[in-house]
Amino acid sequence: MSRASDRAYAEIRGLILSGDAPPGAQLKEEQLAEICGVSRTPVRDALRRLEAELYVVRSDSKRAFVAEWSSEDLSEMFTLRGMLEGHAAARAAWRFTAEGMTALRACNARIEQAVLSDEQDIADFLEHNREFHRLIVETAQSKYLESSLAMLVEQPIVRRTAMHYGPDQLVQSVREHQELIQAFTERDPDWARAVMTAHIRRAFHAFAKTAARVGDESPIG
Amino acid sequence: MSRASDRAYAEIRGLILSGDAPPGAQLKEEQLAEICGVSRTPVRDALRRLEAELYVVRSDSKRAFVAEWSSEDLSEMFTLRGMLEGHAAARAAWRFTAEGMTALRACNARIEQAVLSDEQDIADFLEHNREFHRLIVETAQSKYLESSLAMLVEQPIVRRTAMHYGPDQLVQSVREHQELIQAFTERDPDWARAVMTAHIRRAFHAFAKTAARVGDESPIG
DNA sequence: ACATCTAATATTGTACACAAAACTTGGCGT
DNA sequence: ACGCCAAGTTTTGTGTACAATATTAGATGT
Repeated sequence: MSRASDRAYAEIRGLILSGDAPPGAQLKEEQLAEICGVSRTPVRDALRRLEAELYVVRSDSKRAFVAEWSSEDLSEMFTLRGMLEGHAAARAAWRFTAEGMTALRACNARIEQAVLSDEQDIADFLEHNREFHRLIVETAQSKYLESSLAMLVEQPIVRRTAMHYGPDQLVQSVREHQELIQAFTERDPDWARAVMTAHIRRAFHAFAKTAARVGDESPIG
Repeated sequence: MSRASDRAYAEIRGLILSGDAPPGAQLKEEQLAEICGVSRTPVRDALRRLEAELYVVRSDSKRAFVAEWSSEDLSEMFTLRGMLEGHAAARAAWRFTAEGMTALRACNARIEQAVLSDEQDIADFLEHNREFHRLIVETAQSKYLESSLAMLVEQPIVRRTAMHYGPDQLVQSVREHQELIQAFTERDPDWARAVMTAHIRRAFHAFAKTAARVGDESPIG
């Protein structure tokens, strides 16, 4: 998409992620157009993209709403992500080049740095964590996998999971990434799959626990 | 979508499935608009939908082309479908109601009828086979699963697979469906998953073999 | 008071015209 | 001859006006 459409996409996505447009809220094209400073046309494009990524759902007829998730939805989302990313890790085990491995190690080093710093730089953690997983999926070289995962990993809920991580959870993430790197080095697809699946399931339980503790965030995040 | 947008979608999809728009062909909005008898606006909507369903890919910048698949793509597509539909079957095992099971049995009876008739009614087989699988995914009650599978099962390649089926393959399909029904009746998720995964992998190998035999269809279908 | 139908309003869908960007072609210089 | 830049052409992106459809509110009858 070009400028206007991208702006609209980023803006609306921002509204959803920030909570300004809470789950269940109706998204009116005209209103969004005004907010984004563009016409309805690029807004419609943006809404379609967000719909494909499951940020937005459409009612019985064509009205757009911010998606809402039940706790079962969340559980299922993490299960699918575990399955698919596990598969990606298995495929990647035989496909990583020396350069790819170097990039992966560098990425995890950045994550470790963010985690070990006194400030616990969550934004930096998120950014490089995202890149770490992206590298693996990219190496798996499967466009279907890539498309399927795209709609699962970019959910607001995933971002908020890390927010709820305690320092120990962050450190554990780094350790699991290290084990993944080992599995890739040994070119062991089964090992890689198992570690990745466990990595994501741990993230799920960490989230489920903290969400329950926080309370009101359990149904939607 | 409303009428014009739906017409455009159906029309363009038809062009792709029929081969009138062969893999790699460029899809120009204006030209499609003329063919469909609508303006460019609904055509653009239709192209976005087809893009989400992987019928259409976009070049480095925004030009739309009919997707083409390598044999690795096909293999990977069937693997993912096996994984995801296996998961769907496992979930469905504990969720089927008596009514759902009745519908499933009726559906397979129709498939059997189509297969056993002298004419070997492929169109009827396809329609009810599709319905059979849809019933299971629906019963799995996971919108993510549903979305992910949507982009895999509606591919042209899947339709052509059945075209290449021999009579024995069709009968085998019915038998595997019957075993699935047994697994659901016993509420055995592991069994259901295994049978479904095998069912889809067999379909893959049947396709790979016939495609290789036909020859020119191997890269794309 | 309640349901139901109808008119008013709000929201989305479509067409068309123009703008921006990408691709192509032809000419120029080296 | 070859590569490169520029004008022309094609293709896609955006804005706007209008049409169609869905939702709401109000009136009317029972």
